[in-house]
Amino acid sequence: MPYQRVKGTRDILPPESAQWVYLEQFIRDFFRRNNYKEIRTPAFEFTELFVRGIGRDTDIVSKEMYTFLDKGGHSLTLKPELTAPVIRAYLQNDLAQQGAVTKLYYIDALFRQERPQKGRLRQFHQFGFEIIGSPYPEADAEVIQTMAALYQSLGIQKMEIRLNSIGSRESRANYLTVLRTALQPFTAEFCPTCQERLQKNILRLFDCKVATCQEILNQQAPSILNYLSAEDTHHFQEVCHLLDISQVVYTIDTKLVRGLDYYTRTTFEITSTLLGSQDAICGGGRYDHLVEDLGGKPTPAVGVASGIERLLLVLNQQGALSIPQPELVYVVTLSEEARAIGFKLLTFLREKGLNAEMDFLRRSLKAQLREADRNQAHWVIILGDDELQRQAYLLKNMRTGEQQNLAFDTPVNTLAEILKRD
RNA sequence: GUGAGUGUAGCUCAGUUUGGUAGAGCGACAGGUUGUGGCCCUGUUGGCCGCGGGUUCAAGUCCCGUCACUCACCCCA
Repeated sequence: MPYQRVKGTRDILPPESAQWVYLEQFIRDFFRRNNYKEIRTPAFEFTELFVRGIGRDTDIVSKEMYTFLDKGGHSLTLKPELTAPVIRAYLQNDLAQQGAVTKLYYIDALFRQERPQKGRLRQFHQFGFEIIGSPYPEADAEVIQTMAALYQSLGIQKMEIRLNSIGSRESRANYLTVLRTALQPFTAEFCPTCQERLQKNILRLFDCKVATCQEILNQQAPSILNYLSAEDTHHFQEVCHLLDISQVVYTIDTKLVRGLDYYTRTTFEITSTLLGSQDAICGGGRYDHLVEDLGGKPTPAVGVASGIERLLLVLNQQGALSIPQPELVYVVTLSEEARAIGFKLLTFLREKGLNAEMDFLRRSLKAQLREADRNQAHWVIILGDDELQRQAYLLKNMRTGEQQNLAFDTPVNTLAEILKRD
């Protein structure tokens, strides 16, 4: 094997590639109907954008980025996340001028140097969308409701929406102090990783899967919802209310804390039991300071990103992806003269919008019919010596086995009509 | 970065315990039918047994190393 794929990358081959095309088209149609516009940003950005945007101490920035120096000595990074580049583009192109609220969606490839596992790759793909400019709960609720609606219309069956508020930066700082104090006495009882998290990033404790750690948290950790400011609480209640009246089913999970520094107030994710250990198909939330952190005017925003590989895993688990193929007409030719006539016929049929194919290996009739069958051809047009004699195509319906003759001088329109009938 | 599991035909996998001529199913190709697909029957094709070293008369099998893949941890979509 002379060359191999880089670890954590994948070739997307037929027939799987058809699923990708289907899903991408589905997403674009969906957003067109929901008045979001597509944005495409470059594959790489200046490293500093991610350091500022995502946070120096996050795992993404501290150990997962593909960073390199270009020939000018600039540090560049393959994008590991899409919100920061979108906000960069929003600021650089002054999209705020075009309206009070900006609604954008994207479908893109991302890169993170992690150990691959089920539902996690080094090059992976997300689609997502952002509402930039609104501080109000309607925006939060729309993001959640819209993503849920998209999944639903895609046919995702079992999903769980988990919702939380991590408050404003002030509320959160306050809560962290309380949390640290509350858990201090139990330091020794936590698992080794949690003891580390206790020091470095105490919110991450909530992610721990060890039963004893969860036990302590359940009994000792105060809920963040009790430490939100009045405004935070009101905002969260409004979001919940809007979801309730639009009949979006969710559960409040006070342990849901997201890993990127920029989140404020609303955080949520949607999980599926059909995935492995990495069970989130999307995650998002509000980020009211990112725009100003990246040098813009204070601008509230909220958004979400969904993993395309994970979505496809779920859809395939459900067996929900049946992608209709256009009917195929297979032209069988059995001599040099027939091949020329058949080739010309192909181009006519294609001009009439038919999916037409012929054999390029000059094989036997039997082999060509087998190939037509493998391709699930509806019709076969046979062109051999007999047909040249008679000056007529032999049309065979592969579903019924019925055959009929059709004179060469039959108008192509008439021929196309017959082939388009069931 | 850590741990566990797995690498044998295009694909799915036996064979490894106890060293002795590399197998099956599916697929592909062909014949049965000199112009008729699918079903059936027959045949053919197809392997540096991941790679390197060691032990041995002899290694797919035992030992050491290495690489890759998978799942999990960390964290995230």
